[in-house]
Amino acid sequence: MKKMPLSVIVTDHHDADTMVTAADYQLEDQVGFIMRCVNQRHLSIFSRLIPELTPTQFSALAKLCATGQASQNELGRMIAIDAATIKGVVDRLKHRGLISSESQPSDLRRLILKPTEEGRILFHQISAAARQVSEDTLKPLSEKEKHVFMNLLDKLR
Amino acid sequence: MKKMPLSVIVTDHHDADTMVTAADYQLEDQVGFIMRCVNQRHLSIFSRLIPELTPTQFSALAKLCATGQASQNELGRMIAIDAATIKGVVDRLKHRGLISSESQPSDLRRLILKPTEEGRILFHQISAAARQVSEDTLKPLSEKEKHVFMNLLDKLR
DNA sequence: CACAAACTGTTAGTACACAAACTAATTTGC
DNA sequence: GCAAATTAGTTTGTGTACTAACAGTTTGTG
Repeated sequence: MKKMPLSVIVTDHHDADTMVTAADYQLEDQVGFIMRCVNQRHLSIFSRLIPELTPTQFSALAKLCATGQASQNELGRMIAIDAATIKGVVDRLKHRGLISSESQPSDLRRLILKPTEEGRILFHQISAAARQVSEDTLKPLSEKEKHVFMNLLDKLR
Repeated sequence: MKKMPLSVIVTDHHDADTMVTAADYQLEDQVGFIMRCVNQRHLSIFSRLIPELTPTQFSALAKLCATGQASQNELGRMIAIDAATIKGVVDRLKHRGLISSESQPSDLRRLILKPTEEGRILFHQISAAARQVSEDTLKPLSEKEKHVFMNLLDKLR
């Protein structure tokens, strides 16, 4: 496995000194790839501790419980979810009776969303587990490392 | 907005000293939420610099170029992609003529995948841009911070 | 050797996630 | 005052991503 990969034959770099072949591209060292793996682990922790909702559904419900109400697109904007995507999320939460929607008389385009009593109760039952999800995800790090990591991660937002 | 949220009325914690209400749950401080946002930014950078392929497709092609060949499930395992998911990815790459597949006579269950010449050429054309994607994603960090971040991120895998 | 266990690939079902195109309602700019 | 631009929500299409269930193939063990 140490020999030059076949792929080198089709490289278009001809200056031997500056030549960079695809062999130098190590997939498992790339941010995007590792982030995908870390996210996989996070999702697995989430669904184990909170089987009732997906992370996206929980985000929507949590934000709606925090703000009291919001229009559909507004909610999507607050939790960084596309207008086309938030529709499905809202539909599923509505279908399960966790949120309600009614059109706003002063602006007929808008759907005002509110958590139902059932939605608020579920959110409160789950919120402790949600904190645990974050804690478990960061478990491999020391307290100091967690702080550093969250700080750097936030800069990449 | 400073008053106690309505949601407090349904909390099930009764000890005032240790009482933790849902108000303490700040969605935007959670690892999972920030990671989703960082990933959004990363995907946007990726699709701008590499419109030809999705990150997943590129991962598959890159790994196949690096190893020369692999069975379908094997490839999925190498890049942390589910057997059900890798099928679609492989189908799309095959449909575009970037990889080929043939069944392995010694084990009729297996499909041996190989990059086509076209696939190898595309990978080489793209690999520089792929390095740039990682660089751009980490741009908000200093060289030292990048190193620290990648190190911590790797621990969370 | 027989047969259970394990593995490979496939399918169906659910749920994001985003682009693009569209309708309807509202706001703006002249 | 009214056309143009903007906004809210919807629909369609593509592409992950995972679970569960399934059929064929291979293998390990009794």
